[in-house]
Amino acid sequence: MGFIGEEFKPIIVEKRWDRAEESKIIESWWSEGIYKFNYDPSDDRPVIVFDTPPPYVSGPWNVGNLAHYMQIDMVARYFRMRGYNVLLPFYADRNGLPVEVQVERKFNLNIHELASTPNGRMEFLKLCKSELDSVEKILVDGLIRGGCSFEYWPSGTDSPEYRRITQATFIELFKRGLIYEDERPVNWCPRCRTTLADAELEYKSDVAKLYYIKFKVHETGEDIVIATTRPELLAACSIVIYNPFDDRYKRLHGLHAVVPIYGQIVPIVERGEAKPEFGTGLAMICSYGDSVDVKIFRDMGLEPRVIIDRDGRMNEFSGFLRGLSIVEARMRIVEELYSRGLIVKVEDLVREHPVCWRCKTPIEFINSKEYFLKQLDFKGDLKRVSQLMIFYPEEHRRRLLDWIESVSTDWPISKDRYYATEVPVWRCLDCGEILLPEPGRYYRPWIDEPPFQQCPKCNAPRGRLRGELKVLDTWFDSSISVLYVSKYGDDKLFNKLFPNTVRPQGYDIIRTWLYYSVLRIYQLMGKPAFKYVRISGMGLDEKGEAMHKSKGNVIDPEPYLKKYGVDAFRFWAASASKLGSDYRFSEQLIKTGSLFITKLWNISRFISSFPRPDPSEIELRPLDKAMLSSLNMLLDKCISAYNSMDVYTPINEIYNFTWNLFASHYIEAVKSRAYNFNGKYPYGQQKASWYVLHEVLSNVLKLLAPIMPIITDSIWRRLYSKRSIHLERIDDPRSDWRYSSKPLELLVNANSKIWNLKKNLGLSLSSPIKVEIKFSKEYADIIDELRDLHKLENYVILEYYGETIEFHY
RNA sequence: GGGCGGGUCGUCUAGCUGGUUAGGAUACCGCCCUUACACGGCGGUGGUCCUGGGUUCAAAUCCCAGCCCGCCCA
Repeated sequence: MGFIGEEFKPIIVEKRWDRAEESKIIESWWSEGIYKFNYDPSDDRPVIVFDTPPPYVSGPWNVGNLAHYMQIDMVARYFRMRGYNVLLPFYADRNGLPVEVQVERKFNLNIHELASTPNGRMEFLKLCKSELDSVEKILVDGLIRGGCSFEYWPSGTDSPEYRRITQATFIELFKRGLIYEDERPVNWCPRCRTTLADAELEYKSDVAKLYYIKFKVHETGEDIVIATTRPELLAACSIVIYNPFDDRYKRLHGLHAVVPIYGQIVPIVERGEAKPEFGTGLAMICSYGDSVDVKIFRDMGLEPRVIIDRDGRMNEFSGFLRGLSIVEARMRIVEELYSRGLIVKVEDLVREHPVCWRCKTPIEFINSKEYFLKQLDFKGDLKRVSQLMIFYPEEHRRRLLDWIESVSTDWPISKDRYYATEVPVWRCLDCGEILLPEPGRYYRPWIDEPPFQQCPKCNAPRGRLRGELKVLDTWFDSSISVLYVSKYGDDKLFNKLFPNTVRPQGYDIIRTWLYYSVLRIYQLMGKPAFKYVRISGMGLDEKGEAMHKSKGNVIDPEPYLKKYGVDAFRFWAASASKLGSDYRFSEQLIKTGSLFITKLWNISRFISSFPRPDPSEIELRPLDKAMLSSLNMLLDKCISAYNSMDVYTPINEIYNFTWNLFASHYIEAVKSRAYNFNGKYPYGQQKASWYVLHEVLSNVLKLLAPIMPIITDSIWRRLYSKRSIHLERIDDPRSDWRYSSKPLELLVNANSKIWNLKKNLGLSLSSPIKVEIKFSKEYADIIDELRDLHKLENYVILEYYGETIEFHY
């Protein structure tokens, strides 16, 4: 009876975990290299590849986006602990407009002027690059600070490695006829001087003036009145419409209208687009006032008369308005109309109009020559492959399908910007032939020598070949991120990585990043882009509002990381909401997380007093078996949730199990047996309690390690191994632990009743109970534990079964 | 105007493939330093499960209508 009366000294001495250890543990992970992906294709572990969202390099993390990357890290850590070879890269999205705007402001320069020469353009790109480099460092440091295990790739979306893949896909798709050049009305931001895809439009509501303007009917000379918010477009008016069910205007059928001021004579036609209740029911159709105009011009094959130039100014076709901005032109023409007595009345009109997502400038429709990627032909296929990917949670698949359904034009993929991947095209000035270089290199046609000796079509000399100045839409780059992370170009590795990809992202970019990725990968590979799609909600502030710099409600994570610790912050990141729903910032939950750290520490401290016995020398009591059985159920729940890339369920289950079942009931009930100071229990039963305590603790630590990697590793290395917990395996539930969990349920029930009794009798929890207590027969299994825990002095086990506990005063 | 999501104790959030005393966190009120933990333990107050119909033996859960909020799109 060697342990009777023995002093038990805990290995863990301190009452509280010292957070100073945090940074040491994080450093050890990197110095030990425990998160390295094994790129050797002969490694036979299953592979999982995360197509991590490359964040745009525009500033430090806020609590919302940091939490999202932490969640991705948690899922990746889980798969590592299940024996997967996990590729979790991190690199930055650096292409596109925002940095250009930032540099433009910072150095107060005019981009379009500066970039009009190759040298100026080069200088501008250098400024952008150094701006991006400094911010990217902050992002990378932030992830490491947050205990994340991403493998940092310094080559972002602006690297030659990435851009050559983007260009190779352009060249391939162009050759296959999926990319074409066309001049057509496009969404145009006059401020950014660039084309916008439909996905890049936002809608803003404001009050506009609705002008009622007199036109004349050419044939009869009678006055008709047309309402419009865009009088400056009169010069571009090509027809006048009314609704076919609008009896007021049937008489105008086949007649013509004379446009005031400009005098052009235009047909009056019936069109369903005309709303009888809007204005007078008559509307003028111009090239181009809005998307309805664009549609009618296209449907009727009308010749557009474009009167707004690419800077948003009126051109020579607008006559006396020439050179004015759109707003100035509107004021000027309204004056003119008034002076001629042509304005009948003016109303205020609340309407929604499209604006540029980046700078909020109202967009115009102008004719522009751009490259387009075919997408209308693929809608059916895209819907089909969208059904082949596994969505977590399932309901967000709907958003993708709805967007595919609503796509109505091909995708304009070229832009007149600079910090982006160049369109890899040269053009023969003599015969107009478009020349595509060999894929595999990164091309900058605006400065590179043409990679051709002469024009292959007309033999014009090299000097007659001109490089394209346009660049590609940044979604054209980011939509092939999955190829980049899967090592496209290295066939052996690619074939292993590409079929096992996860796309983690927020639901806000389903219509852009997810949709474009599915489109591009289908066109290139003929397959669904991903095996799994994990869609998370939006990070919101404590009031439930989106965080915006302009709103001033952006929350910096650093003060909270400092005050409560990384694991506490990650506790919030995991438990703030279930997968797919928006998650609110909550300092309260971070606090709860930090309390949980202390709780775990103290549970471990208690258990660290006892050695971990060999299973062969233990004699399990019914309560021990029930505890192991409950642990089995926890393993089962957590593993299946983690497999669905959900961290919400595991953190809640683990928290509840550890605190409210294991600590409050099991540990309390076996304390006296674990110490066994008076030798009441056989040695095998004493050891059984130690065994169960260690089994539960070690399994809980492992289950929790993906979410709270620091505290779990800290405890693990003290108690169980010199090696990091993150190199351990999370085990499947054990078939030999499928016991009845009933004794534990009875314990919880009895504890609650007896604690209540003590309270009603005014007894402290530590004082003995002299009241006679009768238990039904089930309780016989745990009666020793109950006796010790509550200091029962007078109890009886009844002969019958049932869940009875009776008190006899 | 259309689509999607949501409306559950003061606050935040589970449950919603129908049967739970509607769970948890936090806040609040009592009591307790019980040998891992007072950054703890125990007990308690607190809910028209948005409204109104319907299906059912039974609805927070399914169906219909309406109201409100959010997002996305016209």
